[in-house]
Amino acid sequence: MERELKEKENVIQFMNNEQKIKDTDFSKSMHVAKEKLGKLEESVNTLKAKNKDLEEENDYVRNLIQDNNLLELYDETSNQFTADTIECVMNLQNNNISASKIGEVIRTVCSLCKRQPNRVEDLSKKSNLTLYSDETSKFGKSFEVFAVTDEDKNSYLLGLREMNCKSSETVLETFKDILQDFNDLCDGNDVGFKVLTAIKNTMSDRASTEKKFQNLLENYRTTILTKIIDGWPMLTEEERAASSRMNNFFCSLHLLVNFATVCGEGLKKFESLYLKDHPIQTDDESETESGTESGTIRLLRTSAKSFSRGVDEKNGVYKQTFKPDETDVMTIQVLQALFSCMLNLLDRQAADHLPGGKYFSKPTDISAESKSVLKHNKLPELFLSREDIKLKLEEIPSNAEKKKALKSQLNFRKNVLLQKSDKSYFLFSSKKIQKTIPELTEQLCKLVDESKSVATVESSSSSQVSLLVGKTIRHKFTEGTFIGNVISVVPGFVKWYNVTYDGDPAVYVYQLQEDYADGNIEIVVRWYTAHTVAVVTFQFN
DNA sequence: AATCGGTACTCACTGCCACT
DNA sequence: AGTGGCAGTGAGTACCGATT
Repeated sequence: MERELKEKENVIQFMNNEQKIKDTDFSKSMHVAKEKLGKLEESVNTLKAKNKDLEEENDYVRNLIQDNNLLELYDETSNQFTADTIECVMNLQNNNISASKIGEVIRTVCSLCKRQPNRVEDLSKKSNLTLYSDETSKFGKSFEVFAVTDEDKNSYLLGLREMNCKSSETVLETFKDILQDFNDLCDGNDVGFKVLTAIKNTMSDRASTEKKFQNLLENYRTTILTKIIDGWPMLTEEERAASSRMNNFFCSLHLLVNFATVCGEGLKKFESLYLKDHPIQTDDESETESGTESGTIRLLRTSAKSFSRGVDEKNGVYKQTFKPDETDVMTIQVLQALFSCMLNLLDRQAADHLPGGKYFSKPTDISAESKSVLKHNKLPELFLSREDIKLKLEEIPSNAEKKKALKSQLNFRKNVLLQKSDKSYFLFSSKKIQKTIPELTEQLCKLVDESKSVATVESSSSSQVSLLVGKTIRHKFTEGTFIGNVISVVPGFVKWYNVTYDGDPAVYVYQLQEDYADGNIEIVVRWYTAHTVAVVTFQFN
C-alpha cells in the first residue's frame, strides 16, 4: 500500500516535471508568437500610414486637376486681373486684334485647352465708386493713372495712359477714351458710361489740374446721366442735383507731408527772427545763414543720426531725458509758431472739413456715398510701380540679363530689406524647374505692392478714442472756470466723458465735444498753467 | 501779366558700404 | 586705401490753374 502510494507520488512528480517543461515550452512559443504579432502590427501601422499619405496625395492631385481646369484670369483675393491676363490682352492688342474681340479670342483659346476662364467682375453694376487719379511724368512723358475702389475697398485699375500734355482737358479726354474702350469692349451696353455714373467720389492730390479735372468730370458725368438714366426729365430739380453731385476728397498723406514742409518754413522764419534779437557770437560767418533748411530741422536730422537706434548703431546714445529746463519758454513759443503755420495750412487744405466747409456737419448721405473712399491716393502709385518695373525691364536687351536683374531685386528684398512675405515669392525655381521671366516679374511686383501697401482697413478703435482723453482741460461753466482731467470715454457712450476737477474727488460726466465746439473748453498744458509763463504771441503774415 | 500754391521730376552732392 | 554703387537729401525747374 505504502509502496503503491510512493509510486503514485513518483508518477505525479514525474508528471509535474513534465508539465513544467511543457509550460516553459508553451511560454517560450507564446513569447515568439507575441513578438511576431508585434511585428505584424507594426507593419500594419506603417501600411496604414502609407495608405493615408497616398489618399491625401490623391486628393491633392485631384484638387490640382480641378483647379487647373479653371484658368485664373482674375485674382479673387486681390480683386485684380492677374498680370498675365493684362499682358495677354496687351499682346493681343499689339497683334491688331480689336478690343471688342479680345474676350472672344480668350474664350476660344481656353476651350481649345479645355480650360475655363474664371469670372470677371462687373464694375458697372456697383455703385458709390471712388475714382483715384494721379499724374506722373517720366523722361518727359506724362502718364495718368485711373483706379477705382468699391464699397468693400477692393481696387481696380481702369487705365494707365500716356498723355501728350498734362492739362485738365487732356486728362478728361484720356478718361473718356478709357470709358469708350469699355463701351466698345462690351458691345453697345454703354458699360463705360455706367461705370462713370457709378462713380460718386474722387480722390486725388491737390494739383490744380486735378481740381479742374474734377469739375470737368462732374459736368461730363451730368451730361452722361441725362442720357443713361431713363426718365431724367421727369426728375425733380433736387433729385437731379443729388445724383449729379460728386464728392471730392484729397489725399491726406499729402497733407501730412505739407505739414512737415510748412513747419520747416515756420522754423526757419522763427530762427531768423530770433537771431535778429540774439545774434550768435561766432568767428565763422558762413555758419549763420546757410541753405534754405531751418537749423532746427538740420539739428534734428543730425541728432537723429547720432541718437536713434538703428539709424547709426555706432553712435547710439539711447538714453533720453525729458525734464523742465530754461528752454521750455522758447519751446512754447516755437510750438505756437508751428501751430499757427499748421493752422494756416489747414485753413487752406482742409477747409471742407472745418467749420463752414461742406463736410463739417458730416451729412449722413455723404458718409454713405463715400464708403468706398480710402484715406490716401497711393493706389495709382501702386499700379504705376508695376508699370515702372515692366518698362525698366523692357530696356534690358537680353533675357539672361533680365533674369539677373530680377533675381538681384528679389535677393535684395529678401536679404537686405528682410521683407516678410510669402516665401515662395523669393524662390527662383519651383520643383527644380527654373521660373520664367513673367513669373519672376510677377513675384517682384507682388513684393513691391506689399511693401507699399498700408493697412487700408481703418482701425475703428483708434479713431474712436477721442483726442480729449488724458488731457487737462480748462472748463468754463456759468459758475466759473475749472481745471480738470479727462479720464476716459464712458463705455458705450462715445460722446460722454468722465472728468475729475481739481480739489474735487467726484467724477463728473459731460458731453465735452459740444462744450469744446462752443468754445467753453480749452486744452491746457499742466506745466504751462502752473508756471504762468508770459506767452509771446507769434504770428506769420 | 505777375504771382501764388501745388505736384512731380531731375540733378548734384554726400555718406555709407562692399569689393578689389 | 581706393573705388564704385546706392540711397537719401536739397535745390532747381517745369508745368498747371487760380487769383491779383
